[in-house]
Amino acid sequence: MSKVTIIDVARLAGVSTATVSRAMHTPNVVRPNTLERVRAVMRECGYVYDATAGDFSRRKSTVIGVLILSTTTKVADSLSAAQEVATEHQFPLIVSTSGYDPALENRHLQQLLQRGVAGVLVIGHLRANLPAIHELQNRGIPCVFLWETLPDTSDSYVGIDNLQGMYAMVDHLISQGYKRIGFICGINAGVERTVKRYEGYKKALRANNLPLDEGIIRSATSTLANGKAAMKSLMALPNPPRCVCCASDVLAIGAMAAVHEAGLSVPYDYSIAGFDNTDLSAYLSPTLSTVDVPGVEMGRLGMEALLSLIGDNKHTPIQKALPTSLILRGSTCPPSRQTIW
Amino acid sequence: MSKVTIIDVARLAGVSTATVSRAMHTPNVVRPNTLERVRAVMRECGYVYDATAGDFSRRKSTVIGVLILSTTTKVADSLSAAQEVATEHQFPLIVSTSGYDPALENRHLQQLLQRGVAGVLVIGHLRANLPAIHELQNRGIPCVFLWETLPDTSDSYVGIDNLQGMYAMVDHLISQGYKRIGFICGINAGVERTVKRYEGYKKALRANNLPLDEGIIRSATSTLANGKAAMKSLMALPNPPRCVCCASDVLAIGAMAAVHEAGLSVPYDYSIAGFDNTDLSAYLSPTLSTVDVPGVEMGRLGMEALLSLIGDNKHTPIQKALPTSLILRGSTCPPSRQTIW
DNA sequence: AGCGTTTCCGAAAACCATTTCCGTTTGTTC
DNA sequence: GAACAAACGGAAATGGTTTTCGGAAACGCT
Repeated sequence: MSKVTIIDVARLAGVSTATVSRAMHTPNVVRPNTLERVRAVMRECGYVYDATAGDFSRRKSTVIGVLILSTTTKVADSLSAAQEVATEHQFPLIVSTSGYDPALENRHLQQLLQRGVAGVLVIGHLRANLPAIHELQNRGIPCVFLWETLPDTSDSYVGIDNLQGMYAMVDHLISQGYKRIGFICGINAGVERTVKRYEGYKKALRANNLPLDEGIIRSATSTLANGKAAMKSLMALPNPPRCVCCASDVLAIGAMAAVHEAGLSVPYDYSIAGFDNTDLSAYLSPTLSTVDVPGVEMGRLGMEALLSLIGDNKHTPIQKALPTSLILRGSTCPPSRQTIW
Repeated sequence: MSKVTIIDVARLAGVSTATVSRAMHTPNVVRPNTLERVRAVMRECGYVYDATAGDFSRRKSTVIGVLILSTTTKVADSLSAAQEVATEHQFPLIVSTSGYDPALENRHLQQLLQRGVAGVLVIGHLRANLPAIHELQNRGIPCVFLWETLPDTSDSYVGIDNLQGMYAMVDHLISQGYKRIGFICGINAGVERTVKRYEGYKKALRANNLPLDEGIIRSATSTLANGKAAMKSLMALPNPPRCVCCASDVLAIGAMAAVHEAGLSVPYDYSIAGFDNTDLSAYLSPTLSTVDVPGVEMGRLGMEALLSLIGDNKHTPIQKALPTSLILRGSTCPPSRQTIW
C-alpha cells in the first residue's frame, strides 16, 4: 500500500491537483461544494499532507530554528512561550542546545542552514560570537536574539537591559548601607548577558563612589556547584563581604547553600541576591531577593517578532527592550540588622 | 545569484550528479581523486546541501521528533542528553512541549506526521493516552518512550520503575518508625509516572500493614504552588501527618516552603521527601531526601535506542529499565527525633 | 594477454506539492 | 437576458537530491 498523494485525491474527487492544493491552503478561493468533496475524499483515503514535499516545492521551509546556549529554567520558560506562538502558526521548531560548546554550535547552525529554516531564534548568545549566524543572515534568513539588547546594530532582538537590572540591585544594596559587596559572575565568553550584569555591578559601585575590589569577585559558569564554591571562597577571606550579588539565581542558590552548610544565616550573616527570578526563588528559605526577568514574555514577543519578519520580508529590524524589576525578599537585609561579628 | 545545486557542482567537476551525491554520503565508493575534485568544487562555489530536497527525494526525513509533556529540570536533562546523541548522528530535533494540553498534543503529532519524521522520542506520556501515536507507529515510524516502563507491550522504552522507587522511599520511612505518611501526588491523566508513584506508596503501606488514609493524600499537577497549597492543607488537619512524601521534587520544595512559612522546621516538625533528585535538591536547606532518577542516562540511552531502531528497520522493541536509588538527606529524620507536639 | 571480478561512474526516473498561465464557469447588475 | 467581472479549474513545469541499473574502467590472477 503506497502513500496517498495529492494526485490520488485529485483523481478521486474529480478535480485537479491545483484545486486540492488550494483546498488546503486557500480554501476561500474554492467553491464550497468542491471544497467539501475534496475534503471528504481526503478524509476517506487518509491523506496526510507531506510537509517535506511542500517545503521543497515552495522552496522555503516552514521550520524555525531555535538556538539555545544552555537550558536554565528561565530559558525554558522563554522556549515554551515561543513554542506556543509558533505552534499557533503551524511552525515546528528545531531546537538545539549547545551547552557552551562552539564546535557543537557550528554543527547546529550548519544543520539549520542546510534545512533552509524560515528563521532563527537565538537565546542567550552574543551575535559577534556566532560567526555562522552571519551566513544565515546573508542568505536573508531572519534572526531574532533573545535575552540581550543589541543597540547600535541592525539586528532584531527582544531583550532586557541586563546592565540596568544589576545596577538597580547593587544600587539598592548600597543604599541599604553595604559598602563592600561581593560579586559572583557567571562570566563566559560569548554570553553577553553575564558580562552586562557584571558591568552593571561595576557601574553601581562607581556611581556610589565605592572602590572596585577584585578580591571579592569570583567568576565561573552558572552552576549550583560553582555558586557554592565561589561563596565558600569568599567566606574564607579574612574579611569576607557580608553581602554578595550573584549573576544568576542558580549561582545564588549555590551561594546560599554554602552559607547554610557553614551553619550561618542568610541574610543575618550574609545577604545574598540573585538574578532571573526563577519560579523557585520565592519558595526557598529564605526566599531569594532577585531581579525579575520576563522570560515568558520575551519568548512570546521574540517569536512574534520572528514570525512577522518571516511574513513580510522587508526585514526592518524589530528591537525591543523589556523592563526588569527588583524583587526584594528574605535573602537580603540591611547591614544594620546583621549579626555583628 | 541563484542557488548552487548539485547539478552545478557536477557540471563544474565534470562528473554526474550521482557521483556528487555519493561524494557526500558514501565517499568510500568514489575514487580518491574524483572525490577531491568534487570537494574542491563544492568549496569553491559555496555549495550547501539542501536537506529538504534530500529528505524529499529519500522519502524519509532525517528529523527526529521529541514530544515533551512538560519541561521540568529533570526532563530538560534527558532532552539535552538526547540532543547530544542525535547531533552526533546529524539528526536535528523537532521539539514540542504540550504542557498537558491534549489538543496541542495532537497538533504536534500531526506536524510530526506530516513531516514524516524518522522517529519520535516521547518523554513522560503514557502511550494509551496518545492515540495519535498509533498512527505514527502504524506508518512504521519508531517511537521510544522515556521515563516509564511499559512491560507487556511491544513498545520500546527506556524508563525507570516509578512504582518501585516510591515503594523504596515509603518503605524506608516506615522502617524509621512513621505510621502515618501523607502523600502529595502529581496525579494527572496520561502521566503514567505519577500514577505509578502513587501505587508504590500504596503498596508500601500494604506491605507494612498500614491503613490507606485518603484524608492525608492530596493531588495536583506538579507545581511549586500546588505543593505548597497541598502541604498547607495537610498541616491544617487536626492531626496532621508528620511525614509527607511527594511525587516530585517540585512538589516537595513547595511543601517545604509551606512548613517554613509556618515557622516550623523540616524535618523536626515535618519530614518531607521528594522524587527525581533534581540538581537543586542537594542545595536546599535542608537538603532534600529524594529518589534519584537517571535523567541524563535515560535521555542518552533513549536516543541511542531510537537511532538503532531507525537504522535497522527490524523494529524489534528495545525495552530497558533503569534503576532508581534512594537518596537520604536532611529533610527526613526518624519520628523519634522530631519535636513532640 | 586474456579472463573474470570488482570498483567506479553516468543517465534518467522518481519523489510530491506548488504555481503559473489560461481558459471556463458562475454571479451580478442593469 | 445580456454584459462584464469575479471566481474557479486544468495542464504542465518546477524544484534538488537520491537511487537504480547498466556500462565502462581498473584490477588481479594465471
